[in-house]
Amino acid sequence: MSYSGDIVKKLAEQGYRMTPQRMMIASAIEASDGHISAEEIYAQVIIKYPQVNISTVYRTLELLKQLGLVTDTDLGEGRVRYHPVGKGHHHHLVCQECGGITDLDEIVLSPLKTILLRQYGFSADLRHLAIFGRCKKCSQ
Amino acid sequence: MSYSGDIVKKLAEQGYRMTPQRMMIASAIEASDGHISAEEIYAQVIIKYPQVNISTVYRTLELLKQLGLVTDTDLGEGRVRYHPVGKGHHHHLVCQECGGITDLDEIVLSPLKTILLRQYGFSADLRHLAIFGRCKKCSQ
DNA sequence: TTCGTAATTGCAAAAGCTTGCAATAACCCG
DNA sequence: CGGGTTATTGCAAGCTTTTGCAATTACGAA
Repeated sequence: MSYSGDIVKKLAEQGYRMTPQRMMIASAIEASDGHISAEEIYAQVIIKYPQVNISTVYRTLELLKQLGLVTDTDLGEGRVRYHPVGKGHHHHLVCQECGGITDLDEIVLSPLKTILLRQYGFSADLRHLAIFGRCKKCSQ
Repeated sequence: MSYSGDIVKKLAEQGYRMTPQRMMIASAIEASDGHISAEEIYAQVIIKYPQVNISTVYRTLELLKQLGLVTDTDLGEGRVRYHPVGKGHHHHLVCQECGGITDLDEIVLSPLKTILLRQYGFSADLRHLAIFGRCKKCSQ
């Protein structure tokens, strides 16, 4: 995987300080399946670096989000999940009846993105959306 | 406004018990400008009914949401805002740079709704969305 | 290598929201 | 109108996330 280490590299490029906490948080995100929670990152980092604090995890995630290196999505579980941008974009259809999640290709939302840009001059961040509703099975 | 009292009426129709708490919470929502937070509802109700509890407010909002009587939207303020469905649907473009909010007509999202239904059989709840991004002014 | 500055962290408290459980009260029935 | 059933509420604790502040530490300059 060529994206591994990308987050650390880009942080350094932008002049941010490379602390062990940041490096371990970044690699936890990059090593994940792409939908990792703050608590899961924390649990993983604390094994090798016990003095890390959960608020550092949240602050690092906020930073990475603002730099466009990760996206965050609330899938309705009561906690937010994070995804490294380097692993590609997609969306989720979340069924409020059965809780089932269907993945959705990025393409489906590009017409909307275009309309918002043309009609409102608004550059929408549509990189990792959760759309709630009712799935096929539960609609019957 | 003919919608006033609609929430209470529909709750009664569906066989839910009409407690003073529910009635006051419902009328606070209906009397609002359409974007009221749980804490604001609570503050309003407690004036006339001091023994009400904030968790009752949240539970009532959850109920109204499930019955399709209110929609909830996270405008990125760190708290959720509620909107009575009877007051009409719309969406919001939220600028992450300046915090500015532009309203968006419901129509703009109906092509997406149609595609999701046709292509995935997914009945999306697109009644009160917040779309984040960068507004015209902040994009320059 | 040492030092100074400013970014970053840890800690503790707080904000927003949810939940289990026992007490309360709305509503149906006689 | 009175009584029983069960939905609803209040309370307190807990979960996720944010924030202020003082202590720490990364990094450039000397």
